[in-house]
Amino acid sequence: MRKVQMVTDRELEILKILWALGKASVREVQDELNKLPDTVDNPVAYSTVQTLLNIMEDKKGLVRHVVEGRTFIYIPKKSSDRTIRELTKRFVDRVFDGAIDRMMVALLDTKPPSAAEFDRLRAMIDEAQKQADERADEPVGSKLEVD
Amino acid sequence: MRKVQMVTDRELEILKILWALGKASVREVQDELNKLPDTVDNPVAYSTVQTLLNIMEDKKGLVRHVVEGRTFIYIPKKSSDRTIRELTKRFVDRVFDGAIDRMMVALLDTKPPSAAEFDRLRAMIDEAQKQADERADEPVGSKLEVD
DNA sequence: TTACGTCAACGAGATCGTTCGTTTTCGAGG
DNA sequence: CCTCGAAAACGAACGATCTCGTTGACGTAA
Repeated sequence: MRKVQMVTDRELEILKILWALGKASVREVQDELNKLPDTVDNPVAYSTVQTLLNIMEDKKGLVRHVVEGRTFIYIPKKSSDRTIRELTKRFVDRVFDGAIDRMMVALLDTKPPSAAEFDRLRAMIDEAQKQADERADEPVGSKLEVD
Repeated sequence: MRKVQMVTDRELEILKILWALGKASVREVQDELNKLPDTVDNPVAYSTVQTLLNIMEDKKGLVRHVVEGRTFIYIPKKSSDRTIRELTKRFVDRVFDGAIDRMMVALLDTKPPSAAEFDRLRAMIDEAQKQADERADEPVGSKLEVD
């Protein structure tokens, strides 16, 4: 069987809306979707959104729903951070065979940052390293379980 | 009509082989493909590779072919660097709405780098900035064509 | 009670990605 | 010339993605 995409393009758009709103009905998702620049000329039908949300719930477990009155309210099951981290990992594996540094190079190549952005980048790296160090310090007696 | 993927998963695998070999026949691509860890249990048929290469040439312009004797030799039309840069841009746009710094954060989150890797990262950034500066210095009379 | 509007439920179709089997072509060796 | 083997050409299938139209249920207002 073919490889099933964890999150497809349309599904990601819907997830972004759910992350922004916290939760939403089919109608609300449809409205938000049709505000997007790509869809203003090409509105998406109600039943389309409905079908997508069904699939995202039943087949992929990306969302769940609660019933509120007579309408379904959909809620994302995974956080934006976690989902995006997983998507990023898949991409790095697929394109760069997991080599994060090569991905960095491509990223810096994509749009050369300004001087200020370079500084912010360095700050980000310092911060990431500081956190990595903290994580590496404490485990004196808890080193037994390595995840 | 549905959005057509610039480079699909299988096509990317094939492109990687062509980049590594420079050029290759259908048979060679098939052989290399079936050496991959994911395909050893699941070999790909000759005609499958043939169809893919056809599409990659006719519909997508990713490769071209020359005839050598009676066999087609396929050659990638775009460099690995350029293609990967385009793929990366698409991904950043799709997932991060173009925000490269957020992509960086996700990347650093994906697999916390070691101290040595942090250093290499900083060196990379320095290098990228130096090149950016050089590009910004010289353009006294050559600023007319920006490509 | 009847009509109306909204919602979930179905069924279905178009295109794409991926996969092959089969047929045709064609050059080399007997 | 005939056969054999390898390569290209062709047609076809299946699941996945994305898209709707239609139908039936249900609550509300007239």
